[in-house]
Amino acid sequence: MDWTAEAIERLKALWAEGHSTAEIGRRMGISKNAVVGKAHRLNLPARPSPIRRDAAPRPVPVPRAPRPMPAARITPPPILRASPMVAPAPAPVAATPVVRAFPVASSRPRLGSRTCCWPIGEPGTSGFRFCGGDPMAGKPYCTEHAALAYVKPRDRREDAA
DNA sequence: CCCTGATTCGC
DNA sequence: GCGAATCAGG
Repeated sequence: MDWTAEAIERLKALWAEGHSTAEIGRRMGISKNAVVGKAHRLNLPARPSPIRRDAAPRPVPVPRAPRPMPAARITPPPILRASPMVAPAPAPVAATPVVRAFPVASSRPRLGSRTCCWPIGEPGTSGFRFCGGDPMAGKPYCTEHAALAYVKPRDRREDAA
């Protein structure tokens, strides 16, 4: 780029009009880098930069804010009414002896949505979801998860101490 | 992946 | 001095 006085004037004018560097570049047939480089060298008033290369260089920006966690943990995995204190493998949370079937009120599978409501992953984390598989007739869970959810009292008696 | 502007650095 | 490359945030 031949930075003639005219070219510089034009740059200043466009810059003053508030065009983006890329736009100025387009209008002048040069790259935005040329524009921003020249503008910088001319000490034209800097635009609000999207980035921050200095100021507040916080090495540990978030020293672990104790996160407030939604009042109640989600979804204690389900327990059959007739099986006192047998918690299914994943995420045993509430130890209430008798838990009504699915406390899963709040998320994706809406109440009528006929998909398996078995929770997968850690509640509150991005990966958290529900199984979503085909539920067994009359059950909120698919066959695999129903097997985990409903523990037969007989079986329990045998392997429970 | 698109945009933004700033800085770096070989030319 | 120049500007592509690179960075870094939205």
